[in-house]
Amino acid sequence: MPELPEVETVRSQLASEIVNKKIKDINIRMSKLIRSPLAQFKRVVAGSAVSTVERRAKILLIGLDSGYTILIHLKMTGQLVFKGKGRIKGGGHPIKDGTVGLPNKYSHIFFIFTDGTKLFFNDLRQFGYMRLVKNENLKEIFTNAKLGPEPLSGKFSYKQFEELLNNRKNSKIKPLLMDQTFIAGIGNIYAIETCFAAGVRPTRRVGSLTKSEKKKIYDNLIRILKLAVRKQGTSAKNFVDAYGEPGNYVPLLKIYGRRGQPCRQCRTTIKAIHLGGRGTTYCPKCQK
DNA sequence: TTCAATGTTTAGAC
DNA sequence: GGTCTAAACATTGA
Repeated sequence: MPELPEVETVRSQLASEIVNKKIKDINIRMSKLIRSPLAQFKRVVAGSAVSTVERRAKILLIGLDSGYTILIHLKMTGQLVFKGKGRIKGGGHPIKDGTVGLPNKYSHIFFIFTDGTKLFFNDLRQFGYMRLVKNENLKEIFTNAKLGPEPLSGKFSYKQFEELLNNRKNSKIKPLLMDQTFIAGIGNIYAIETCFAAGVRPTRRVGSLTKSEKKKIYDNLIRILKLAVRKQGTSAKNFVDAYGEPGNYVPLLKIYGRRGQPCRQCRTTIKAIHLGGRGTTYCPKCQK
């Protein structure tokens, strides 16, 4: 899926397009992706207007003027694509030709606004979901999810990071970075890139990290996430975003997906391992 | 052709 | 509860 920078990109693009638009109708072609009572979902959503578009972790929050919020998770392959009058905007996961001919075979749900514009929810692997929550219950939902701090909130200090690390000394650093209850929003790509930038092997136990290494992990994590947001996210493989262009962070990837290729820093062949069930690449020379 | 891979999360095992 | 595995699913590349 889109990780934090990709979801944040979708959020800001959508915010500029759909806030204050009224939803005339909603077309649900695959109801299993709606994780709320279907009748209620349709009844509340149709006729509501969008008041906010926000994000928590990798979850998009579309606030409605009816006192409800739609939670949307894109998981591995979800997309949200806005189709305005003549222009397409939005984003999410790369699907070849995903923006050609909407709705397409992956457009499982879509919203139709009163001005005739549309918002498509496409998902090749069908892992994503939408859920309708009363605003007064939102807090409880997030409390139960035990989501960690937002790394780009501005309140997430090195001191806090170090304290969190001290509670998980036995964890391997890379799977820990991806643990949403530890820090919210980091996925496979940015965890891998952060470890490389910090010069730390993904398999290192937190307890073995020096203070200098912890600081490098923190600094690079924040730096990379901010840069990726500015570049409107990463799209591996043959991604086309909703504008039909590849994600701008792709050329900046240093190690993700480069198994067997020479390290950009030292030319050593990049290794690949399985860690926590996820493909993980690292440079055996640059990362200690 | 077959197998392993893919940006995520969760339930269930120990 | 920390930590690990497998599963939800469709497609692609080796």
